[in-house]
Amino acid sequence: MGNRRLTVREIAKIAEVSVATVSRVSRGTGQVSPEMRERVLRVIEEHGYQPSQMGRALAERKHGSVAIVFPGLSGPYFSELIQGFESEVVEAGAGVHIMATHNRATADADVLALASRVDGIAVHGGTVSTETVQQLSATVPVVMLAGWPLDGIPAVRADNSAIGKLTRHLLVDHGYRKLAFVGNPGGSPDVTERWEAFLAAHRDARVAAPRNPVRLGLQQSDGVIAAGELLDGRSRPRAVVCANDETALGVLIGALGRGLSVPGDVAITGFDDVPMSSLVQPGLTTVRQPIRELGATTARLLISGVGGRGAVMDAVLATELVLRDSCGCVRA
Amino acid sequence: MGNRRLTVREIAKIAEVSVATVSRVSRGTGQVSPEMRERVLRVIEEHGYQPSQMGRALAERKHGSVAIVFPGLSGPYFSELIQGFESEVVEAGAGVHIMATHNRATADADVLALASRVDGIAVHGGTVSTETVQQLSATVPVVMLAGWPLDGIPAVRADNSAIGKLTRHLLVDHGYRKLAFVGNPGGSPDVTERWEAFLAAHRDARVAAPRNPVRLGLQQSDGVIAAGELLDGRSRPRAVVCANDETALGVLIGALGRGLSVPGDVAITGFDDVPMSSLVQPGLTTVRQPIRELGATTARLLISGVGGRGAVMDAVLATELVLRDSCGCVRA
DNA sequence: ATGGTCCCTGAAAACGGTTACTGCAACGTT
DNA sequence: AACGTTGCAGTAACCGTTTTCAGGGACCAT
Repeated sequence: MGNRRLTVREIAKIAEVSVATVSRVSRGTGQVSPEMRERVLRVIEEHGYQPSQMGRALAERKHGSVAIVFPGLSGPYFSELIQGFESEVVEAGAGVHIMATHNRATADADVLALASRVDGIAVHGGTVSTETVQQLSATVPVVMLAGWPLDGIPAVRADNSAIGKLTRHLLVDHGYRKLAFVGNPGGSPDVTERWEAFLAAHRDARVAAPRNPVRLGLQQSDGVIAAGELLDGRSRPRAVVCANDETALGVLIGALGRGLSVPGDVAITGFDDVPMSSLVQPGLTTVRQPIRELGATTARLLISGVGGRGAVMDAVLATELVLRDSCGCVRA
Repeated sequence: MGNRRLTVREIAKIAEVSVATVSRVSRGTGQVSPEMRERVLRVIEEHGYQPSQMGRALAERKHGSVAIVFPGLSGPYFSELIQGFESEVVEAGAGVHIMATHNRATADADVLALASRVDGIAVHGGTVSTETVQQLSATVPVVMLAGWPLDGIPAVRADNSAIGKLTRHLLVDHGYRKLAFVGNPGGSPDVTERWEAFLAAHRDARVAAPRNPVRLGLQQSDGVIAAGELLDGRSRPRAVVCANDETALGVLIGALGRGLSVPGDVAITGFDDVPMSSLVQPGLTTVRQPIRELGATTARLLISGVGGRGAVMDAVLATELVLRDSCGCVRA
């Protein structure tokens, strides 16, 4: 394993041609006579020659790969997002770099260092500071994924306002009065917007909104914790609006585990419409966002080159309210 | 955005030193006098200079990143696996390339092409053909992840034999006679070994095993389909052994949705012990494998260099039987 | 003073590709 | 027959680093 790979010059020597010809044949550019092409192709085939990406990168002054930065791989949302991104990038013949920031102290520095490895970086909202993103974009094209566009930095995101429609549905159509919100608005742009849409819907319906959200993360386990905080006391909310499906499913498990009826005792809603949401009993009312498309669109933007004249600077993808049983609606 | 980055030579010119000195300072090697170091450091700081990875890669003859190849990002297993891999690689200061093969026709060729981009590749079992892996290892270090070691190619995997213990538990301790197996043994080495351990346990207990497994994929939706195939007919099995937790959870949902009692009417078991398995009602009996560790171990092997004298050639990680309610055991 | 170490620094040669430029046939035109 | 095209192949420069090697001071011991 790990035999030294042959170089253009060696292939050229073997085929008794110049390196220029080998290069032309291997990348299919320029004029090469049929017999030359044939000869070189045979040698390439025979020795399994593949041009080294590092030499090529240097000559072409591009790495041939792009990166995606996200908080961590927990749950179906990020899986789907990255799938969408990855597929699109591989399709375009480029490489995919990933980096999860978790809550590493060195996250910002690590992301900055990434800039010297790739041709473009997609940064998921809520992973690194705005200053870092600005700094980053000084050396490499950047796209904000599920975040707000910045000066010269385009964004790809979903329309979070649908959670306003959802809240309105709970308040007006179902007549619920006491709602709770699970999610940390400071954690990411998405959650900020969802919390604000939740508040706005309360104002529109002239119903008092909760003073504070239940500030927790976006994982299922956070939902289970939220259930503990919300459902045990006497002042249980009539409906729990969760920032995403994962937490909603956690709350659902917590509610059912306490012997509560959903939606009879408490209604629960989510955001994303992950596969599990249509499988659980009762089906989860949620907002569908095109997660895969978010990733794919981001990839396309990054690859086609950011910031050209007339380039997309803010792609807001449509979302859709999905009514199932958990809000109190009965399926047809 | 995208300002041209400065090169060593430019930095050298500005700081009025040679490129060699800049390089020595920026990477902290060799002897440099304090005042020189100070001067260069200031210029580097001032202009935000970062050595280009492509120049560096060429000079050092290593890309500084490794890749992981897997079928797709569906479900918690792959998320966890990749997290483990990614964390370890980033820790070591290298970059992480990913590639999902899905069932692309070009998968083998794509993986082969990866070899010119990275210093090492972890290939998940069941993604590309053995010949491709062999070919790959001729040019770049390879580690099989959740697969069998090949000549000169080390493997990192979990001990699948625990599913034999599990099967024995169902046959002997619970006395179930009619078992079914959900999973496609041809799909991946892991499933092959689990099916074989399942069969071996039947032989040991002198109980007739099912002739065929229910050949389906490893996603939750496959479990839901399996439930349809297994639970509707008259000859319903007493217990369903699934190749992983995802499908087990799908079967569980299908069973509960049909009004069947689990484990009363049908027992269900999985493999992996994903977080969800301890949250569902009833809790899922399964085999715990250290998924994150698998990824991390693979990364370490890849980074420390494959195939040196005395290097690990086959790391089999321990697994553990986790008895919960879904097999018929009552929790203490 | 002389020679020998030690430190530092810089010039230049890699590393593996791509490509602008040059040169040379062969061919067609007047 | 002289000349301009055209098509194809090769030479060499370049991409941005790292690193070997050599040279030049400063210092010390004789």
